[in-house]
This record gives sequence, C-alpha cells and structure tokens, in this order.
Amino acid sequence: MTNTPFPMSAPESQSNPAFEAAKSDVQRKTLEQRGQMDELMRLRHSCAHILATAVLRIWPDALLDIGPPTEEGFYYDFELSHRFTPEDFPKIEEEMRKVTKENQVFEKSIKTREEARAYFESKGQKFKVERLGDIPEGEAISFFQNGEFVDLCAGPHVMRTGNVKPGGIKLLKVASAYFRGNEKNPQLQRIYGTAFRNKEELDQWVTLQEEAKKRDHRKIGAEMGLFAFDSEYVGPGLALWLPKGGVLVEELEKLAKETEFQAGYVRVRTPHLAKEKMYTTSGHLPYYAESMFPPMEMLEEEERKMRDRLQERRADLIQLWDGMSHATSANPAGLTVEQLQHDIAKIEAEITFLGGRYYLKAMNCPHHHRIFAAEPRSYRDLPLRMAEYGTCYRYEQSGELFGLMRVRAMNMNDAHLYCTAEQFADEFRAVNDMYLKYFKIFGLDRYQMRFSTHDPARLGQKFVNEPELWRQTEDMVRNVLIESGINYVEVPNEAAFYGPKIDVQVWSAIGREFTIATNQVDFAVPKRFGLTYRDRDNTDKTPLCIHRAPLGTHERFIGFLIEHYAGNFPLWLAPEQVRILTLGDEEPLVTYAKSILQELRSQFVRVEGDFGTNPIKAKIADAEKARVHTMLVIGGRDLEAGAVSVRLHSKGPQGAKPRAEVVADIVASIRERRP
RNA sequence: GCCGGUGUAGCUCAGUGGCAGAGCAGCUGUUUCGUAAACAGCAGGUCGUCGGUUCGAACCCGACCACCGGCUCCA
Repeated sequence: MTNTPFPMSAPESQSNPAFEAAKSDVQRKTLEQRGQMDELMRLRHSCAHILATAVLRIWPDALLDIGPPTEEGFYYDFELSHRFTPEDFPKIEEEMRKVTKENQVFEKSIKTREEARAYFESKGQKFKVERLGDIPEGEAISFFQNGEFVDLCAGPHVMRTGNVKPGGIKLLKVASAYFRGNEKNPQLQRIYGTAFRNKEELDQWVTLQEEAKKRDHRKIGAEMGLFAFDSEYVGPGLALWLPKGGVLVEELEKLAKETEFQAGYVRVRTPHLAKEKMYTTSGHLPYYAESMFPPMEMLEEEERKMRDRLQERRADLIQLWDGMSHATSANPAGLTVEQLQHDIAKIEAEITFLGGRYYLKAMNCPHHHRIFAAEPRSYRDLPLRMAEYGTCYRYEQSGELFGLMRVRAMNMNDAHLYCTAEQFADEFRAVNDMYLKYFKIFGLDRYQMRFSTHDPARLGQKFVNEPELWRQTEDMVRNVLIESGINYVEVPNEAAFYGPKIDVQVWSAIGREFTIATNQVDFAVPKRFGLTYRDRDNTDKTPLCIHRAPLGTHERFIGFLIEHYAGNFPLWLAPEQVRILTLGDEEPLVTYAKSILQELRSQFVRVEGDFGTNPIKAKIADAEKARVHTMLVIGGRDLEAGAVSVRLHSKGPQGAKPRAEVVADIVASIRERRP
C-alpha cells in the first residue's frame, strides 16, 4: 500500500445540537463550553431548576439527579415513591409559576468538595453525592441557589426566576430513565418540559408539534395503506408490505440495483438461515446471540443429548487449554497441548457432523463470505462487489420496536466489497459518492456521518490487534470524508471490533434522528473464514472487506421517507402515480378516459381510473386524501379538445393541456426520478 | 428487557356497574356533476386475551399479550 501523506490534525467536527445533547451525559462539557450556552438554553436550564423547586415543595422527600436543557426543552430526573402522572402537571406547573412570580435570584457559590459532600449527605441526596465524583479534581464545585432550592450546578442561568415568563412553560411527559443511562442502575422518573421566551413562541411550537404528529410514518402508513403489522398471527416487529407500500419497496430496489450495476457490483442470493458453525466462525456467537432469534433445533432427543455431552467435554478441554497457555508442562489430566488441540478438533468435527442447529441470519456478511470461498479467487477478481437485498432477522427487545423504524425482519440494501489494501481508498470513495448521489435524489440536506474509530490503548481487547491496518484505513476514511466536504463527526472508541465504521444519521422532517445507513471496514472476519486470494507474487492473501448499506433497510428507509415527504412522494415513487377522473360515467367520455389509462399503463405508469357517477368534487376529495400524485380530470371540453385537465396533489389545478404532452411529461418525470 | 400509559366497528372516538353507540370508510340503490366530500338505506363488535369480584362487568381487581411515551440497545 502506498503511504500517501494524510493531514495529521483532527478535522473540525461540525457539531449538531441533537448529537451534542445526546452525548452530554457521557462527555462532560467544560465550564467554558457551558458558558457559551445560548439564551434559550439558559432559560431552559433555569426552568429545570424551577421544576425541581416546585417538585420539592410538593414532595419534599424527592431525590434529585440532574436537570439539563435539551434541544426540545429540559428535563429533571427524580427518585420518588409517588408515581408522577400527567394529572400532576397542572399542580406542578402552578407551583412553577409561583416560583417565577417570587422572582428569586439565581445565586452562584463555590464550595469545597468536602462541604458539598457534607451538604448532600445531610439531605440524603445520594445521587448528587455520586455526581460529585464526576467533577474532575481541580475544577470548581459550583452551586446555584434560587429561593430555598440549592443545586450542584455549573450554570449558567438567567438572572432571576422572574426572567422566565409563566406562560412560556409547559410540562410535556413523564418517562423513566436509568441513573447515568445504565440499565443496571436504579430507574428514575423523568419529567420532560419545554420553555420559550413567551407564550406566543410556546404556542407556535405546540402547533408545530401537532403538525409533526400528522407526519408520523405509522399514521400515514395506515392512511395510505402502505404497510401493516399483525402481531397476533405474524408477530410483533414483522412488517407486512401492502400493495401500495410494496411499490415503494420495488422502486427503491430498482434504484439500488441500477446504481449498483453501474458501479460494477454483481448480485447474489443467499438463504435466510445457516448452521450454527457459520456464527461461531464469524464470531457473532455468543456475543450477538441475544440479538438473534433462538436457534431451530433439528436433532432428535438422543442426538441432542450426545451433542450436549460433546459440548460439555469441549468446554472442559478448552478450559484446560486456557489454563496451560503459559505453561509448557502437561496439565493435571496429563495431556500435552498437541493432544488437547487434537481432541478439541475431533470433538468439534463430531459436533459439526451432528449439525442440528440453524439460526435465522442477523446479517448477510457470513453468507457472502462463503460465496467468496466457494470459488478460487485471484487478485484479478478484485475488487469483488457482492450485492444482495438480503433479509435479516434480529430479535430486538420488545420495548425497542418502533413502527417501521425498528423491526425484527428487515431487507438490507447490502453489499460486501472485497478488495486489496491498495484498492481500498478508491472503493471507499466510490461508496461515499453513492451516498451523496442518494442524498441528492431524495433531497436530503440534513444528515451527518458518524465516523467511529478505535482506541489504540484497547488493541487486542475491544479491537483486533492490527495497529497498522487500523491506522491506514482510518486515515484513508478520514481523508475521503474531508476531500468530499461531507458533514461528519469523529467518535473515538466506537468502531466495530473488526474495523472503523461510518454511520449515516438523518433527521426526519419531524425531528426524529435515525441511523439510516452504515459503512464498515472489516479486516478481521474474512480472516476468521480463511478467505484468501492468490496475489501476483503467487502467495495467498486475505482480502479487506467493506460492508456498506447506503439505503440501510427498506423498512427504516421507507419509514424515514414517509416522514420526509409527509406521504407526498415524488411522482417516480408515488404508489398511485396518476388517477383519471371523469365528469360522470357517460359515453364517449369514459372510452376516451380509458384510452388514456391504457396508454399510460402501457408505459408502465401506475394509473387508476375513477369513472363512476360520483360528483367530481367527491372524486377529487378521494384522490387528494389518497395522496395521488397527478389527477387527470376529463370532461366534455377535454374530450373535444383532445386534452386533459391536470391537477397535482396539494398543488391544485394546473389547467388543460394536450393529451400527448401530458403523457410524455409524466413518463419523463418518472424515468428521470425528478424530485 | 426496564419504568409509566393505553387497548370499544377498517379508521377517529363517545360510553365509569344494568339493552353496544356516533361520524367517516364499506355495500346497495338513487343522483350525471368542471377541481377537497350529493342523498337514502343496509351491514358491521366475544368491548385485546384469560381468570376473579358481583344477581349483573366494556366499566372494578389480577395475570398475560399488544401498542404508545421514554430508558437501554440499534439498520
């Protein structure tokens, strides 16, 4: 590999507020960073204190955790035997308004660590005592007090509680959150609220939220008949694509197949399950087993007992082996290392012979690796770009399921690019260009790439011990990102164990953030499968593998698109592209309308006709509700002129145009995938 | 998985211990019309499931299931 010089300085990450907020609990902001909190954030931060003040007045034994501002507003976490419900909100809000009217000063003070600890211990505020430990030695321990309420807090705040306008505050919901976000810690009750400078701005925001709710993909999906869930017969998290949603799936797949064909990909097809050995070899078992559906057991009773005995024996031998890894002498059982290895291999062969366990695949890579292994490979075959719309199954925890965005069966726009180290940068750049192409087609301007890198201190533990490959691939990835001017942040220590990765985050129109695509470098798993190609020098080498899924999964991507477009898809994607509406059902009008329908359909336009007796107003209302992209209204005037009257969904009538012109325009718009 | 909430017709919802309801959608008629809803009739439900309390349960209690809001995890 040629060692091109790379910029040494870390790129300036273009920060995103949502992302920063999400990290805030993990990475402490410096005092300086906090000082830069803007006016609205300061206001919300103070509101969190006012909320805690009010809660303590009503429930004096509430234990406090933290109360930061967020992009949406603020929250405060409490531990309390009373369960908060929305019915408590008016009472709490009333008390908060009182606090603002008391116009208390937010007073800052500095305490020593011992004073602070003594103070919170005297109050029994155990979470606060723990939080004290987060503050690095040498950093000032500051407190803010308003009225009777004292909190460990770096600030900053507004000057007085009176700066918060009572009409600008609203409590939103009560939820739960683990202390420090760790599920092993106690669960606290979190009260979410929001605050604005005044009532008008708050009302505006509330209206916006109501609008956003209408864009929820679950709601629009049901309205438009795109998909359904049947948790009773099919199962939770298993989406059924209805005919209209099936159109979206087909169109996306067509787009991806065309794009990938032009980029030199080949397509493969693999089964939805594989034997246990696949996942012990790939390394996904046992670490990933919790996310996989439980295995299908194919053994008879007796065989299963035998397999269990063999597995026990194997575990014992492996334990012996581990115990003697540093010793040259024989173990207590009197076996040498060679004997042990031999015995283990023999048992594994017997277990494999028994077979018996199949797993639904949670990822496509192992199958693709076996396709790579199915034929001898030469360096001349590389790069080999193997694509598949593979269906994967992941047993997501029940609480994680969320409409189409989080499901248990998913179709991935997957591909694995096998290449040499020399080819890596070009391949990676091409993948990157593909992302940008898609962003353009879908008019995505709000996105961010998360570039996850390794921590050199944890090589051999969390990350495979290939320091040179890590360095090279990370440098190349970083370089491509900088060159392309893409909006990205670098996240240290979050790479996969087998290589650095990029996740593409997007924000749907209603502000939900999703990881839609992923792009991972893998220089470990091909080795585990013993994949090699014959190089120029006649030696066998292990290929690098790039795992990429620019459209992520159909499920999540379409869920995202529904919210992105609010169901108003561009013509090429629209499930029903054109509907022809006649004024009445009389001849020769209907014959004329049918001939237009036939012409469009012969050009593969998804067109329907509404030739019944309903009044035209009613037909239009139906079509608008169904979000039909283009309506062609046909009356006597159009028939005489050989014209059609065009109406576009949510854009209204566009006037009468010659039939041939309209047909040609529709066909061209679809072919060009106009936005 | 954890915490909290919810579950009544295809959809949106009313019904808080005494006969299961409305609007929209659907079906059948009538209506023949120029850009967001013509009229009438009909049909539609084991009130999430199972158990308990009660003379009597959609309603009260319990368990389970599913969904919703979060946490954790993630494409």
